[in-house]
Amino acid sequence: MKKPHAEKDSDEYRQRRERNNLAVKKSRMRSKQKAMDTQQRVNELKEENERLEAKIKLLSKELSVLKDLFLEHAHNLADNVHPPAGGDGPSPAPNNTSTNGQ
Amino acid sequence: MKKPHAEKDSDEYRQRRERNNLAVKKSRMRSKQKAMDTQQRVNELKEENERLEAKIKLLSKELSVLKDLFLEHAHNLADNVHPPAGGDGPSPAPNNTSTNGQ
DNA sequence: GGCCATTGCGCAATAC
DNA sequence: TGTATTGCGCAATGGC
Repeated sequence: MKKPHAEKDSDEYRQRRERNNLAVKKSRMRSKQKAMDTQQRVNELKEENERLEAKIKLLSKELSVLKDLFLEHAHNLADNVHPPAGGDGPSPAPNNTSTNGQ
Repeated sequence: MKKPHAEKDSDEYRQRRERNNLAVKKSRMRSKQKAMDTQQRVNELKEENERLEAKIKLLSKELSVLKDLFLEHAHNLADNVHPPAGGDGPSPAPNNTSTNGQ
């Protein structure tokens, strides 16, 4: 069995309704705000992501350049090639150790 | 001037209300679903981000190791140190070019 | 027991 | 003219 709480036209009823209406508005505003924040977060993360991807690309490139230099040098040593300081001829290295790309 | 559309108790009115109620439900379900998707997207992006950060850390480390090797070698050349193949003495390089940490 | 918060639901206005 | 979206109020329920 229920207690109708209060008559529909009672002062107390109206006050309760009024307060609840406010609470509802407040709650829904928060909810909406949260949704927007989440969307915003997605955008931020996407940007951050692109930034990181770019950095990785850059680092990978640098790394592959250095590795190639190393390989070339190693081959020179193996072939006992010692270009004197100042030498500039592009060493005809017949190497072909595939450029690591991972 | 407005056309009251239909009497509150007309059949047509009820049908319109009914259909609108359905539309409302549908719309709100979509909206809720979208919110959940967005939240999910945030989680995915966060994971992706961590993955990328880790990769950057790794690449950076590799890069700094290679760079250090290069610098050491460059100094050996400058000091005219040519450890013959098989030589093992750790060259007493007085170098100190700070390890690039960008 | 009381109070605010959250949620499902229907109504009406209005955007599309 | 019909559906979609949105603000709003009501009532039930959750949670402290």
